[in-house]
Amino acid sequence: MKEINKKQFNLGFELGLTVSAYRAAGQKSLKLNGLEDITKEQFGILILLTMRDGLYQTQIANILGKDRPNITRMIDILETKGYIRREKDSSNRRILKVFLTEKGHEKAEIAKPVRDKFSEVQYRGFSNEDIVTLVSLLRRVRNNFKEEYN
Amino acid sequence: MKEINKKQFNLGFELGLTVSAYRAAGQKSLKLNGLEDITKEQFGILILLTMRDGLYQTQIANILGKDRPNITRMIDILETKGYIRREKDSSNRRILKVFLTEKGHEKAEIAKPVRDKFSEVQYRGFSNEDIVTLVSLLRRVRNNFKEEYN
DNA sequence: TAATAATTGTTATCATAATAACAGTTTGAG
DNA sequence: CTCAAACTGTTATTATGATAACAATTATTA
Repeated sequence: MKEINKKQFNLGFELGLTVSAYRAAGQKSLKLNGLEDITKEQFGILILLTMRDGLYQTQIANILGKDRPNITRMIDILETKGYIRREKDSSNRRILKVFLTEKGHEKAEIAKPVRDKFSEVQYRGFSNEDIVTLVSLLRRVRNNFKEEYN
Repeated sequence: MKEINKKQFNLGFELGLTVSAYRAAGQKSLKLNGLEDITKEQFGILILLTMRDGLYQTQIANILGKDRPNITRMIDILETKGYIRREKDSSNRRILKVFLTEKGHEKAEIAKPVRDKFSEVQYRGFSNEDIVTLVSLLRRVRNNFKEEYN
């Protein structure tokens, strides 16, 4: 392959379509299982808490790769719906620890097999090498941006 | 490579970080060149129109991979700022054709080298094969979703 | 031809993404 | 110790992403 037409490999376009498809598929898989009262992103928080209950908000933000204002907002929604609760940390009054309620635990357990199915679908037909290649190429792109634009 | 830890290759997480980095780098590159009065997405419309002026809104939406309500909104902003104008199509009264104004042409021409530099940075260090591999892996993911979730 | 369906752009609504700014709290340098 | 810096969560604001619904128009089909 000597030459390629760069316009057919517009990364922004491809990333945009892929993220859209990813979100749409995630939301669809929730809907197929009667879980559409909260979003895919909100489920990310619930499922994280099943593994590490009591994280505080900044930790959740860092682990999920989101920023604090967004986490505040999503946790507001989850708290209003009764899936999580905030609890003050006695040793550091800035911190609010986040815990699943009983209802939240139940919800997350229902969601787990749906997420596992989804994870299986996305990489269907991929070898381990394909997966590693895809992720490492994405990381290289990020690294290029980081080096050029801070 | 026999086994990989799937958690280290969470595609949603990687895509999210990459899209964030992509947008941040795009916005930063605009800012470095004094072009921060409109966004990266809005520039996508201006630059598209330099190649195919007079497209109507649904065409723009399809070409850029966005939906019509978003295009309506972005074009509202661009029109308010004087970069584009809408013109009724005489042969089909549903259609609004979109044209660059003189100011819009000037803006897009200033933006083009910035975009070219940006395009170069994202794939820095990539062979043609790397680029084709990345894009085709993303397409395979989308195809998996399409086949499983419609 | 008349009724129905599809297309185009729009509005409304809700959620996410991102940034700036703020109060309260804790940390740390001098 | 004191005061400036950093951290934590929040609020506000702007833009994008996505869906549903609508009026006006055009295309289709019975």
